Amino acid sequence: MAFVRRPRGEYAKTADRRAEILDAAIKVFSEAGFHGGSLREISQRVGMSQPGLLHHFANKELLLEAVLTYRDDLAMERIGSEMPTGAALLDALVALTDYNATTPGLVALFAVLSGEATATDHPGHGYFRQRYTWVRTLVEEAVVTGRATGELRPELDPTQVARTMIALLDGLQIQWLYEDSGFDMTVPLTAYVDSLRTPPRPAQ
Amino acid sequence: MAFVRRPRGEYAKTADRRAEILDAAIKVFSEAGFHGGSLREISQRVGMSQPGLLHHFANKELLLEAVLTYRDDLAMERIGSEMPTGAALLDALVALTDYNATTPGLVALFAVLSGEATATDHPGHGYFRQRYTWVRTLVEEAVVTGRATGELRPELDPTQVARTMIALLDGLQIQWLYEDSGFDMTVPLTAYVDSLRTPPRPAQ
DNA sequence: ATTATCTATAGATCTATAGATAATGC
DNA sequence: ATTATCTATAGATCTATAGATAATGC
Repeated sequence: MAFVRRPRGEYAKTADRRAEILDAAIKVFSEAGFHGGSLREISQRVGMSQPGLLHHFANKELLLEAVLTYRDDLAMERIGSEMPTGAALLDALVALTDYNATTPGLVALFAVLSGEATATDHPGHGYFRQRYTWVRTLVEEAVVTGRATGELRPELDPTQVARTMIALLDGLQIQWLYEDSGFDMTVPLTAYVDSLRTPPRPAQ
Repeated sequence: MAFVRRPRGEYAKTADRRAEILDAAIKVFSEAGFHGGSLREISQRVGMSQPGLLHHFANKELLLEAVLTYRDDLAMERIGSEMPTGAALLDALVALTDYNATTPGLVALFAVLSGEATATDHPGHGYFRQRYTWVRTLVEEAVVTGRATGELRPELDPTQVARTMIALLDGLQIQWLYEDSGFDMTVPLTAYVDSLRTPPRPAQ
C-alpha cells in the first residue's frame, strides 16, 4: 500500500487567472457559440497562448462546463442563500431578469448556447436539459405554495404557468438582444406575474 | 452597344436538386448551427461532392440566406395568400405553432439560428432583426384592429402584447425541443390568447 | 518538486478555387 | 454552348500533445 503524496496545490494567482479565462470564454462563446468560438480567440483575450489555456482547462468541453457552472454561481449569488417560495419566487425571477439586463454578455451566452445545445450531441445538452426541468419544478412548486397561501389564483395549473413563465423569460431576452437592449423586459413579465395573483375583492 | 445574349437556363432537375440541398442544409444547420455545420456534411447527405454543392450556392453565407428564405416560403404557404387581422391573426400564430410541432427540424433550425445570429457579425443577423420587427409590427396591428372591433380587451397595450406573444412562441419551442416534443405548445399559447379576448358579459 | 507557461507541430478539419469531364438544352 | 459535377488542392483554421523553460511554494 503506497502513501498518497499530498499535492502542493496551485499558485496564489491561479484562481484569478481561471476567472479571467472564464470571463473571456463567456464573451467568445456568447458571440460565436461553442462551435464557432475558438480556444485561441479566448486565450488571446487574456493574453496567453492557447496551450497555456489548456493547462487550466484540459479541453474545450471542460471549459464549456466550467463556464456554465460559473454562470450559475453568479446567478446564485444574486438570489442569495435561501430560495423564495410562492409568489415571491416569481418576483425573484423578475428581479433576476432586471439584473440580467445589466450583463448583456451573460444574456447572450444563454441565448446562444441554449439554442445550440438543443442538439442531443452538443456538450452542453445535458446541462440545459437538467436546468430546464429543475427551473420548471421550482416554479411549479412555487405555484402550488402560492395557491395554498391564497397569494395566487386557485385555478392555476402549475405546469402550464411554469412553462409560460420560462418561455417569457427566454423569449424576451432574445428579442431584447435583437433590439439592442431597447426595452424593459420586466414590464411584460410583471404584467404576467400580476395576472396570476388573487384579485382584490371587487368594490362593487 | 453589344447584344446581351439570353442565357439558356438551368437543367430541368436543377430546381429539385436545390430543394434537396436546402432540406439537407436545414437539418445540418439545425443540429450544429451555421458555424458548426459544414458544407461537406450537407453535400454528403445529398450524395454529392462539396464543390458540387458550391455550384448551386456560391458560398456558405448565400446558402444560409437561401435556407432562411426557403423556411419563410414554407411558413407563408401555411398561412395562405392573405394575412388574417385582429384576433384571427393571433389564432393563426397558434395554428402555425401546431403545424411547427409536425416539423421539429424547422423548429430546431429557428431555435439554433435565432440564438447564434444574436451576434451582430453573424450572417443571419440582419435577417432575424428584420423578421422580429416585422412580426412585432404585425401583431401590434392585429391588437389595434382587435380592440377596434371589440374582439380584444380595450385596455391592451399593442407593443407589450406583441412582445409577450412572440416571447411565448420562441420560448415554448426551446422547452419543447428539450422535452423531446413532449407537450402541447398550443395549450399555454391558447390560454394567453384567450386572456386577451373581451370577456362575455357576466351573468350576475 | 511542482505548477505555469511557451514554442513547435501533428493531424484533422473547413471553405473556396482551378481545371477537367460528363450531361443537358436549344 | 452551357450547365452540372468531379478530383485535386491551396490556404487557413482548429484542437490537442510533446517537450522545454520560467516561476512559485513548501
